[in-house]
Amino acid sequence: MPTPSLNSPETSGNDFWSKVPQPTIERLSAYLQCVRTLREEGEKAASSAEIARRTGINAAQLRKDLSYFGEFGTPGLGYELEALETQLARIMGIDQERDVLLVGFGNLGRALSSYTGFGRRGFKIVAAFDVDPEKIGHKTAHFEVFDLDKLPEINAKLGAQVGIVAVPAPNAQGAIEALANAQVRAILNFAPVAVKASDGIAVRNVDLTSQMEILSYYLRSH
Amino acid sequence: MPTPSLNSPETSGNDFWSKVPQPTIERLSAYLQCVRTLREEGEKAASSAEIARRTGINAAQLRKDLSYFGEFGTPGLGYELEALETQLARIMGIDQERDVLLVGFGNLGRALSSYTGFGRRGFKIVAAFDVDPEKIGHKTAHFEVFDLDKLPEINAKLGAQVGIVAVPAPNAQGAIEALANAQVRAILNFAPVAVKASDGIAVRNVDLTSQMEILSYYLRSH
DNA sequence: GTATGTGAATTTCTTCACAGCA
DNA sequence: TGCTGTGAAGAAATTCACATAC
Repeated sequence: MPTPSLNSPETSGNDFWSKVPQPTIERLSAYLQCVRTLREEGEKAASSAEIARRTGINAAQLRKDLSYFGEFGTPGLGYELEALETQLARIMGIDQERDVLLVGFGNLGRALSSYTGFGRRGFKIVAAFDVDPEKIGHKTAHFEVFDLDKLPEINAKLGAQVGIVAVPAPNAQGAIEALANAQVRAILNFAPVAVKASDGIAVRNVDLTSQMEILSYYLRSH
Repeated sequence: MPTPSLNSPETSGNDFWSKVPQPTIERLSAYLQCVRTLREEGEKAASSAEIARRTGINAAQLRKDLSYFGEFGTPGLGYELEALETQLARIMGIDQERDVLLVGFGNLGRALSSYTGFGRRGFKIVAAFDVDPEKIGHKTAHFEVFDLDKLPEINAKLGAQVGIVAVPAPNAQGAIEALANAQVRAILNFAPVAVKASDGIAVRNVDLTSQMEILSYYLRSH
């Protein structure tokens, strides 16, 4: 029985990494961010307590999270930040550039494509796809908008492994399947629907409306 | 000791709702989405098994989640969808319109302001704020962009309780504090930093880069 | 003295399994 | 019969607390 939790990509198969709790993985990114900030402030090292204070995550939790991947600290001293950043980047797999396909070039798609944060972290949109003839053929500084039908053909050359889905809800399942067929293995889905992806494809849902609804719950509940 | 988890707003105080697990709240929104879709397809009722199948969430989980709030089903029949939708909307507090303040009118802020999904769910952006004189004074169909300094003054009239932060990372903490001082009690933060908010203010972080990094982890790990 | 890494204890969340109702 | 609602069991994640290392 599948039953993936809301944002838990099915990492099918039992590999070395599969002992790592899902929440740990989501926190690693927060640690990395914190370490980068500390380094920008000129710090050379920090204790788990310091990182804990800054991220709002328990210090023991941080140490345990890191312990799934190795021993990166020095007792009595803490963590050497440059080394820790390198290790975290390696663990997260962001020690390399990743090409990204964008499906959907409406408001949200365009906004995402001009969002500089992705590029700064090594995620580069190399092609966009849409079904609207008005949009097809449009060129930005870094990529062109193609007909969605051309996706498999074009990615056969590009070989991108990451996709972003920014299409209306009814088209999302189709977009996911198109990406899956084109060998994309990780997808960030902005469409507000539950989508099904075959095993071995990681999908993360970023449903902005849902986030608002969750906030709304907290407004109501106290 | 505070230690809020990554996206767990501190609902300070012990109230009736505080027995509800955090993950339950995040799933309610998914159920609601599913129920809406089923109704659009003309269904009148559905079993927990059917909703489970569609959302990818375990059926027992769904029943238990709902049970925190009451008994909404009929043994032998399932859930009457219209009633369930009403109840879920009430539970989530989206049975009313919510005014929203947008802080940051750069690329992301503009994209969010033209995102129709919020409006469709009853979240209405009523004012935007920025520090850039180029942007201040700009008017859209539904709101105007004001100087960030004017936020408290303007919200004294508007009385919005929800805010969206779409500013660069270094400005995020300031934006959160400005909102908090203006009586905003729930904030959706898009800036990629750990921000601190006082007790009683719910903050949800939507860090797009972090989402990509998490996907990247899955690419690497199998 | 200080701070890590980790087994054990605890807490939280999920799933099972079934009594009870339509 | 079919499906809900829920106590109890089980699994997972978090936190404690301390032996160990610098």
